[in-house]
Amino acid sequence: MGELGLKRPAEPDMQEFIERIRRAIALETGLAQDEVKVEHPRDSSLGDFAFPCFPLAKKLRKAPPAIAQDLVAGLAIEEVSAEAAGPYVNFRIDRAALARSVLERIEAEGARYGGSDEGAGKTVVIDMSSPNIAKPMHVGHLRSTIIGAALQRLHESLGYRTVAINHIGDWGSQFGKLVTAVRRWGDTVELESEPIRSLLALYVRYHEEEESDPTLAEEASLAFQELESGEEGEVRSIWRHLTELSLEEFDKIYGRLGVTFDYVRGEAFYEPYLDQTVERIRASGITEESQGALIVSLEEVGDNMPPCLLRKTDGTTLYATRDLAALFHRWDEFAFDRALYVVGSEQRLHFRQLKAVLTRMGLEWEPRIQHVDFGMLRLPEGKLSTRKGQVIFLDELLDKAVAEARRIIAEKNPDLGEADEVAEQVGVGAVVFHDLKKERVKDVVFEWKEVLSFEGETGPYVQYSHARMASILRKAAERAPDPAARVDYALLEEAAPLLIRMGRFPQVVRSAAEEGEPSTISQYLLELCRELNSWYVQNKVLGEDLSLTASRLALVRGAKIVISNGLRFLGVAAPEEM
RNA sequence: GCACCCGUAGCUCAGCUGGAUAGAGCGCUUGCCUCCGGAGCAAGAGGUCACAGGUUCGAAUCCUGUCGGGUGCACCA
Repeated sequence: MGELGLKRPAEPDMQEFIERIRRAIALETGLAQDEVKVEHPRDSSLGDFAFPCFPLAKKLRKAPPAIAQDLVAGLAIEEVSAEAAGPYVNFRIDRAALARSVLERIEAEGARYGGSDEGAGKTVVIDMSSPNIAKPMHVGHLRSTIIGAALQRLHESLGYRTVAINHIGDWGSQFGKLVTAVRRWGDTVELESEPIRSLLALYVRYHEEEESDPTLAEEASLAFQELESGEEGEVRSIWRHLTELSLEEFDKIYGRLGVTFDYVRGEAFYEPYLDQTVERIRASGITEESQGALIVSLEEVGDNMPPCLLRKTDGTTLYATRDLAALFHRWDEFAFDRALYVVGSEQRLHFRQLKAVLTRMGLEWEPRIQHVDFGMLRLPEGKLSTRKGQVIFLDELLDKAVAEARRIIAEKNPDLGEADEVAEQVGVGAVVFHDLKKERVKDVVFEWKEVLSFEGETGPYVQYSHARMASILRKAAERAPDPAARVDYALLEEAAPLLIRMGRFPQVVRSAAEEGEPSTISQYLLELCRELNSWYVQNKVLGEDLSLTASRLALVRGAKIVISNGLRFLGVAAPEEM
């Protein structure tokens, strides 16, 4: 501890209060300390933490309410009071001690609050975003990108070394088609100024004309063969150019979303490793020939799991082969402690198969691989389909959200400086928060009305709560400083539920990273802001009583830090004004 | 056909991994700006937690089955 600059204040943090309670209960009941489950009461007015006595009833042959009574009589915990309430023992941290421990820790850690050093020395590799070259990024690509980026930031804050890899789709027979289309009609479109839209138009045209012109398919097939041969000819140079054009376009969106990668490695990158990958698996003795193809049978690993194909009848490799090559390459290079694949849940079977292959190979690091899957996004009229024109392009979505934010600023806060910059933060924030709000696995139907809503459980609501706190702090700074103003933590009694929630933040961060579930953070922020806003309307911060003002300002500063840290994890900006 | 995921208020979702009276937002009804930002706050109406069994002192949560929706299943990625 402390080696990474994360100094803990001398005060106990909230976890320490919980440990004190559990230790005392363990001592009194004879339970092992990790058997003692402390939870939050239904109603925060009952207490801060609760211990249900039911499990002890059988062992002690006593009714739970009686156990609770006896337990309370025997407990003496520093700065924590206990009270029996029916079958529960409710615990209340001393108000001043609670406020001091939570606020001083937040103050001390600042932007690092929520993090820890538990991941120090460990590496997590995150496979994320992975758009296809020559196709526009649409709303469907958003989820992998921002879930991955959130997990990247969460793990970083926990001290992990993170390696974010954008596994772009830059290989496959469709590139033969694309090169052919560019050669034939490339000069008819605005390839340089509107590269991706143009490529999409070429792709569509190719498919239309292929039906009446069989020479196209032939040319495309030859082009892909040339590409695969590694020959540095015209085909490869066109392919390379297309890749560069696409990446430039993608970078614009990544920039707006605040997403960065450590490596951009397409499938092409792993091409040279395919043969050795197949050899590596074959050497472990689990491959077999079946119907002319090279496969790994997986029936015994999972119920009825279909086999994994490594080589087709014609000797060429498949998607699974390339993914295995990428996996081995990453293992060899990073020796990761975790490898997260942020990929849609339609690929569940694929990843179960990859893991099953590793299991059959007897590789003990198989459990480190986790498919962070997410539900499918569809439009009200059905599935996304680029070819059918049923798509919403990501840049258009962001533009529309920003325009809406700009409109609302003009309406509600016309004097705001930097309005365009703030509109970008609020608009993009609304889109990102909306997508990270729900549990990953749930499918989402894209509704403009909901994405462009800035009220209720939305990103702008959280940003607004933050901006209000910032506003109070600005006003406070304008006042003449008074040396007599002393923080008195005992004056924050009514804010106890809020403080408990703020103190829980580090656990929320850890759980979000562990589960690969950014929505944990979003939900936490919504609850925190609801509680904070409720407190805010009832308790005036800047008042006559100097000590009260100073104490409440400390709370406001702490709340602002927590919100801002939480939003940062999600990739949502926290403007000071909006 | 087989496998995996999902089913909670009219709609969109939480529910801290088995605990106290199942909570929010949107929409609807009603209040609150001489007061730190009304993108807000407070209140009301709205529930057979898909259904049926089971385990348990206790089930929205775990198990089995049924129904409904989604996704995937040998030479695409």
